[in-house]
Amino acid sequence: MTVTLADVARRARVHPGTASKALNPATRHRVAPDTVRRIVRAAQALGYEPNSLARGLRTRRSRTVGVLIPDLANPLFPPIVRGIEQVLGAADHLALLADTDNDADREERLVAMLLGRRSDGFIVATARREHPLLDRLADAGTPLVLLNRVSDHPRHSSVTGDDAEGVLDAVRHLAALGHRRIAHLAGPQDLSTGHLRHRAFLDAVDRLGLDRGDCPVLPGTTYSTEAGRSGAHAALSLHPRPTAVLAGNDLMALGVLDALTEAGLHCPRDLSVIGFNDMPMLDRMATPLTTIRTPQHEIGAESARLMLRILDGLPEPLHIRLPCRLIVRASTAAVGQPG
Amino acid sequence: MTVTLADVARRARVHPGTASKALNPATRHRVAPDTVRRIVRAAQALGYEPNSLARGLRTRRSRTVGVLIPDLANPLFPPIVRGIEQVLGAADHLALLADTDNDADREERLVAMLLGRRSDGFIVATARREHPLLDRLADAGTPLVLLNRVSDHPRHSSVTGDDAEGVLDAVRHLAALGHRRIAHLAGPQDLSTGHLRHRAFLDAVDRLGLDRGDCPVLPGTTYSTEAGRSGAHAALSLHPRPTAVLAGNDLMALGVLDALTEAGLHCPRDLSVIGFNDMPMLDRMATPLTTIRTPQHEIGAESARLMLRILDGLPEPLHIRLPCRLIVRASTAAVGQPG
DNA sequence: GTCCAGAAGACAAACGATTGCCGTCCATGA
DNA sequence: TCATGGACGGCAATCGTTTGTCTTCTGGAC
Repeated sequence: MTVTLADVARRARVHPGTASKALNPATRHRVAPDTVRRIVRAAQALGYEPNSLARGLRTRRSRTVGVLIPDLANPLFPPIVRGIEQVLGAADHLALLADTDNDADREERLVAMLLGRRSDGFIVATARREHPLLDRLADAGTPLVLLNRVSDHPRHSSVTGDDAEGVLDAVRHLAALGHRRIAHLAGPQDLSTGHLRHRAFLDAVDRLGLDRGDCPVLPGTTYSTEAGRSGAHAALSLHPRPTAVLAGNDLMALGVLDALTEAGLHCPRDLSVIGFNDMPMLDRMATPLTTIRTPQHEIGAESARLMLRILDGLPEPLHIRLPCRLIVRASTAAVGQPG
Repeated sequence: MTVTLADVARRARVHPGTASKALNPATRHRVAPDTVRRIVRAAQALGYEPNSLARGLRTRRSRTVGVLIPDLANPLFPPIVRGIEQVLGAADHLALLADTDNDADREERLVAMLLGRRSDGFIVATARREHPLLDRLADAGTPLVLLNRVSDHPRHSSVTGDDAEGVLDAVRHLAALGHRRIAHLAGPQDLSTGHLRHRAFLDAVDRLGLDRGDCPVLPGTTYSTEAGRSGAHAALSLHPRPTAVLAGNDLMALGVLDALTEAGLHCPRDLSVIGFNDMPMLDRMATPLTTIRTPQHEIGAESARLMLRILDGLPEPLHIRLPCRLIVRASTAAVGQPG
């Protein structure tokens, strides 16, 4: 039914080993040009497609990269995944997507599964700051690229946005609008982004000459609208009440907007809100959200490029940081002014 | 480095073949219970994980299903993909995602790649009504499940929403609001959904006693906001102007809203708009969209279940249709009334 | 005591590619 | 004329499983 290398070899009247060499650009020079032509023609005529299972078994390379993401339904990830797939695909590699659903057990099982399938490496968007599984993988010599996250141990390569720069831009924007009481609804502190943005926020407050006492940080436990909503309720009951909120990410910012509606308040009149990531469709929301745009597609693409280079033996670790940009929309306004 | 079946066998003092039989529930009965225990313990102690490349090579089954989607960044698909992954994962299968980007050449290449990786079957969300590639796959005996689409040749199994029912509900809703001049911005007619919803629209017009002459159908070439926008401009220049539009899908409906804004008109005051699919975040839009909800997660899950059954030898083809539901939001209102 | 059935496990042949090694042949130079 | 060397392509081992067949051994029936 399916055509194998032996079929091609038979048709071209050569030994299968020779056919293999002729079809592989790296070894092609070992075969006479005429013979190569004959073999290539035979392969085309038969519609030969190499069996990657057999190939992978022999070469111990599957040309396959596992991609661990916490939740594909989070609009942040599709553009990233597309970036990964494009780069990987161009290099004739395949991305194996694994949605961990933010569940460590599920992640364990998926990784075992992907390892069984002999993935060459992993691009990991689920990294926590401490992450035993990743350490084990790294110990076993599995190539790893952290995406959007960095590890507390700099041994793992990573590709991220320049969160600190983004946060500084955002706080500067708010300060320029006259805001002095700015709250930060921090993301989970066991994630590097949550931690980093938190620190960057404090840093920005200092650098811009704001008063830390006026700029409270409210910790959230997840990157979700729900966490944003409850965090916002907490922020709204503070005295004095903040006039602006920097959310840990866009979903949390959307939750803040929900909380405002519930409290009968208005954004940006009563509270300016800034998100993080600029996930798709944000510009079409009831209140188009001001946010810090991270180059999602590019982060994905760059992480795939890095993975390919690592698979080719590039010395590690490498840390790539891509610039962010503040996108101003309708959810921020000058203090005390109608939006 | 990696532990193989031979390692396990050595530790348990049996032949590798015996170890294989003991580890496989289906052949376990050929090995004495004590020996099984010994082998299982050895496998656990060593952390044995079977090499699926070798296994697949031998068994000609990769426990892997290719999933062809047109565009992962379209918010419609992530929930579907999650549904697929969940069901497949529970059966210890893996989904290989391939984003065709609506490009037939790219699709060809990806399918060749997936076939090379010996995918056991394909779940296809990119099907056009005429689709030579699919016919070729089917001819070659590759298990196929069409998702969200049906083929004009009923030979291919499929899982879809009950579009006709949804369209009827939508038109009935508009008619109940007093609309008599309802336009349909049809999706691409070479896609079954576009075709089917178009026919269902005409059907609904007839059944609800509306006048076909008052209910024009404007064809769109793609399922995009851009197509919706230009289609809406065309609709708005009609005399008499329609009071309601049923869009081919949600993205087109969003395009209609854009066109309204551009024309200085208001939804729903000047035009009621209905989408299709209820993709995520629609409820948070500037104008929360009335739409027909298709059970996306369930469609994905069901297509995966169907695929697994087909791989187990279920006779084909089977066509599964899942119910839709109209979700009324703020983009529809009674004729001539403010929203 | 002999025979036989059946259980248990060993054995080996695949699956389809890759790759280092080896033989053959021809051309070249001395 | 003969030795040398390079080009070409055949050969066979190998990757890690699975699985049909074969051998061995045990116990029970006669």
